[in-house]
Amino acid sequence: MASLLEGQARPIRLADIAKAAGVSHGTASNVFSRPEIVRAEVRERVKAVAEQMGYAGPDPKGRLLRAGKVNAIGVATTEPLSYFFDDPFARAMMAGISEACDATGAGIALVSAANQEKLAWNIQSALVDGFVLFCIEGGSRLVDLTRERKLPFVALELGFQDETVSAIGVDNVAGARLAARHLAELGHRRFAILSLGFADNRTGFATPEVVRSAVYTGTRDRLAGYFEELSRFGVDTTKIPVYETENEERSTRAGLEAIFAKGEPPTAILAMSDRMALIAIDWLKARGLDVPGDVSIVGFDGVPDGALCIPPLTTIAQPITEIGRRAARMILDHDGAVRRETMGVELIVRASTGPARKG
Amino acid sequence: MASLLEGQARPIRLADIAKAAGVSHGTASNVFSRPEIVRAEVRERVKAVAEQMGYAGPDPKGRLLRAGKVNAIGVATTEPLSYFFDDPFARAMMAGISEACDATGAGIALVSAANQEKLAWNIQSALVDGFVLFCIEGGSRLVDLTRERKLPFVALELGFQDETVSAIGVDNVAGARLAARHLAELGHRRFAILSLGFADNRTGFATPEVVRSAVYTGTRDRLAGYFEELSRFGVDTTKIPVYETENEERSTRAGLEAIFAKGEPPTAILAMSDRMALIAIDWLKARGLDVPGDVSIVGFDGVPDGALCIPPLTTIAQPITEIGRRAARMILDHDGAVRRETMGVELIVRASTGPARKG
DNA sequence: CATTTTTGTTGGATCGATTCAAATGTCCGC
DNA sequence: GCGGACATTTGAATCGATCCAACAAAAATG
Repeated sequence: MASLLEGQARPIRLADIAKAAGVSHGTASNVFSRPEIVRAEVRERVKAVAEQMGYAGPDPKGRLLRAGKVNAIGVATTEPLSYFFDDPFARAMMAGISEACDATGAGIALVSAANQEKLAWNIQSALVDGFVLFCIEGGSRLVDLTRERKLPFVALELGFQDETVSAIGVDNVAGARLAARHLAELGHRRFAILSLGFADNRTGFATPEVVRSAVYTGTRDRLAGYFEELSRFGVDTTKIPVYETENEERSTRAGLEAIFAKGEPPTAILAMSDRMALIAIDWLKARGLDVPGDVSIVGFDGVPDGALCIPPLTTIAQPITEIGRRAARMILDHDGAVRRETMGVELIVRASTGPARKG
Repeated sequence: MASLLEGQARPIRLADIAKAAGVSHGTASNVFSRPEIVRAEVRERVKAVAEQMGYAGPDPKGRLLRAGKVNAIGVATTEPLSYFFDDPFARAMMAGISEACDATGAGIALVSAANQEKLAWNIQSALVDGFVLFCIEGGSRLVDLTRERKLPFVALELGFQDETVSAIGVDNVAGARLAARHLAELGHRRFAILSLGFADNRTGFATPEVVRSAVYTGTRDRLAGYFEELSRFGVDTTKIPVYETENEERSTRAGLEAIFAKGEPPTAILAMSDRMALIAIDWLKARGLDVPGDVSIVGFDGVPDGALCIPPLTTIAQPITEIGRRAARMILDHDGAVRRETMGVELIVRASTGPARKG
């Protein structure tokens, strides 16, 4: 019965309480937001009325409009929402973002720009003070979309030359060189590269033209780093197969098939992400190849899972969590300036790499 | 120069556009929200003016107040925000929630009630249409806090007798019996139980009084299930050590120390969560005990990680992702009714359990 | 007792949009 | 030339709060 009535009634507003308690709405507001400036007697009376009428407290919707600040940051990607909980890289990043938000009491809103439909709670309608953008793929679209909102935002992975957008990323060239040198010094001379995309939705072997016209400079830089370093060891980089994948299972496996179908199989694989590297280890083991006995492999990213697989993955570690922390802080302490930060990377040698087999 | 001016100027409102374009705000609003009812010529003019003035489009803050619906659900816990990305149980749950939200285009707002401070973007101020509550610990506080908001919410784990709150959980008694029977049938007769808390912030051996006055009925039900089933096999359940932990590393290890410090060590451990079970496996291995040779162990939850550890964990699996999916849908399709759903559980036998050693 | 200070309360303005009943205009047929 | 049907546009009301200048009453001061 009560529930039936409740269902019908429209929610109680602060103004209703004020009227019922015989005070102005100004005073009623103060009772909730600055109780100390209201006379105790009045305060208690208003509170009592509110309690009795079942008032839920000032509605954040109204408060928001006045205050202007949501006190939450949006984290956006072009992937489905589950990406944030599945992908180890995303998770490490989110750990850093969470930490910064916890510290300041800010909330986190997860936004997926995967769904193009009208109804979607997407970048245009998210109630946030700013965005952290996961620019793994389709990064430019994400940036363009976000720019429209005219809110502060920071791109993760500085995959754009565009110096007008704030970004945090790593030194991709240096990281790639580290990986390449490590393998070269172990004596490897026959390589294959599992590459991230150079532009939207491409997979397959990358020709020099594709590389030259790369949209994603992060990918281009890593490739450049690999090639530069290998050249110094006298490797003919034009002979190295570079297979572009979508950083997931299917296309990575297809890439491995293609690479090992060619004449001379590589003794070392450079993977541009740990995810691909882990898939590769799996694929190689299933094929009866020993890692690192037959094939050595170096990943890129330094996700926690890399330490747990068998064999543990040698990789180029980014300070993922620290990047997340900084990105969040950039939004939370936003001062209007454009900031571009480049973080260092580190070679972590584990057991997925070993000396090249003689002969 | 331009940026200096821009910095000073307050953001452009729809009303500014309307004035500049020489139309009413009503029409200006329609240009953005229902463009088809505006004459093409006017529409284009207004759009042009908006573009030229650098209007970011209708501000969601204003729109929200009018519309009433945020189109986002809040997911709350008493843990820090990083819990959502670290904990395997939470992640599996979030996968289901994500899926339901993706399907309807709703957003997800992560809310932590860990921080008691005023400034926190917490349950009281979250801009959401409803809440999904992770009632792992301190569940009652979370429910009480949320009730105040007078928004729809659903509790995960039906750890309350309170029939007035919507909840989704599993049949804890049945699950616990399954676990106990499995071990008993393998011939085990000496048990120890790693228990979740019976009330806030307790750890240590649980006395019958503690159990009797349990606040968390989920824990109580699991224990009841273990005891019921073991009694049927003639085990004296009063002799079984029940150690209460906080479902994390430190207290779980302390529990194991305490259990194995006692006279006769158990040959089988019943853990009320996979997390504890995994920690236990680790602890046992480090102590030189073989799992399942020396000690068998059954977990509870069925988190994905359980399949990957060594040895793979025998456990009582909940349909975690499905629970998440349903919980989210309960909020998204909320109709005012209170719903309480009990999902089935399943015994998954892997390699962490084996026959009891003779003698 | 008059004057200043302190303390508490008031009510209008504001935040930025959407909605809808009413007004306006246009076109058509008779 | 008039009435009706239809397409557009208008502008006031509304959503639910906070802020602040002005005011009133009580307390402190000379």
